[in-house]
Amino acid sequence: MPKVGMEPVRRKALVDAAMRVIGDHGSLTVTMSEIAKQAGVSPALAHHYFGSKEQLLIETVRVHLQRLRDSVITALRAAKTPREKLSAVIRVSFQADQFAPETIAAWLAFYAEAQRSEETRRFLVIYARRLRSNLLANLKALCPEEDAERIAEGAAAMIDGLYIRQSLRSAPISIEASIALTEDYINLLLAPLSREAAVQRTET
Amino acid sequence: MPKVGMEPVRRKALVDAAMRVIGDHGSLTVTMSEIAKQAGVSPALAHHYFGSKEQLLIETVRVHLQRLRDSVITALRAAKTPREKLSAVIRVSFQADQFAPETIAAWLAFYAEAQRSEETRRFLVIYARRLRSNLLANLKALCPEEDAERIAEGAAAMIDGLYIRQSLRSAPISIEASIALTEDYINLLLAPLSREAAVQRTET
DNA sequence: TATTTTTGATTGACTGATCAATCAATAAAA
DNA sequence: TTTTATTGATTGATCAGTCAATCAAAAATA
Repeated sequence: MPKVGMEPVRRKALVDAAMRVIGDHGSLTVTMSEIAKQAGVSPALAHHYFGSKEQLLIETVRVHLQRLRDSVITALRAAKTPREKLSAVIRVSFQADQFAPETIAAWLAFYAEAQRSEETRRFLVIYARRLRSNLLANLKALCPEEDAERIAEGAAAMIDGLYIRQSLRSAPISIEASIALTEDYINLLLAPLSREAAVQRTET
Repeated sequence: MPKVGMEPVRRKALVDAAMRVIGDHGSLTVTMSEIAKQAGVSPALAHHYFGSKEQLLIETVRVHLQRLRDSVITALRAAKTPREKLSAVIRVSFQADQFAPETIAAWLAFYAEAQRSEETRRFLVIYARRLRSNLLANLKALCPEEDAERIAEGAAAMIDGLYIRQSLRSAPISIEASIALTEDYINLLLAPLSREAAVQRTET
């Protein structure tokens, strides 16, 4: 049924199919055939639009990272205060769709791929920086910059760690518990620093 | 040079070679040829001793997890108090050899593999449980059990998270900084819960 | 001790399967 | 007619896994 303007439709279908197949399979060692089948087209068409398997996979990372970014932006807009914005960033990280086993499996596979593909690595580095900087920007409004950096580093690590540990599916932690742990961390580290009481502390 | 008793020698050489090749390659999509070459034997011999590539990889995970376990046990023995034991567990997690880029890349690859191989997953689950329980046992001596569980969960996540983030090699964190972040986390959560911890609040 | 037999170690050459990538051909819009 | 979408068939490369053959040490035997 060749109709003009199929390209964007097919590209999206293939990228979505790739994510699903990778998530199910839990690995990037998926075939173009599987992806194409899942997208309801022939393997040859996948090559036609993406040129190579690698390009399709890179595009898949790119698109999904972009979507995650959009979620964060939306959530940040809805939050008013810096403290609310911090919570928003955390909440999005543990969003139901992000926390689904197949999604986690897929991201894990991409992390592994990043060791080999410079382009995949670049995208993931951007994600890691963004997470850290979203936390940092709002923490800076609540405590001295020096402390903000430490806390952002720790919180980002905790978020990624909870995520990774989830991938093993042993003693899975609920979304709420994951959010609570991260919030607790920030609250406790912030508590002694946020007040003006800290202000009178000059550098040691 | 056929001499009797080569089997254990070859097995060890192949397992070590596998870890090295996987670490360099940053992925489990390595060939038996590469591994065998690295070990200085023919691919056929690798098959002779391990039966299949999958078995060799599983054995590789097992052996390296065992080594990590031995390090932890040794470190725990050397530590006296529960608080010292906590520090020991953290220290071993970030040991230089564990924190080397190739080692991290290899573990990441195994995590991804665990999504597909039930046996690999089992080993990693054991590791995750052990980390958590080593932390938990010693935390229990320092605070109420309920809190101990929360803190153990958070600390384990932070350790794994720092580890994973290291794999992207963007803004790498030093071993000392990683240890400090984790120690800080535990100290701060412990502070309001234990008299002893409050006493030994010495540094920031 | 000298000779033969057995056994473990090792490999080169091969096979079968899998898969990414290509391409020529077809069908339907424009 | 030209362009775009689409596929079946095919190719070439890569690899895991197999196997029969070799070689040398060890054990058994004379």
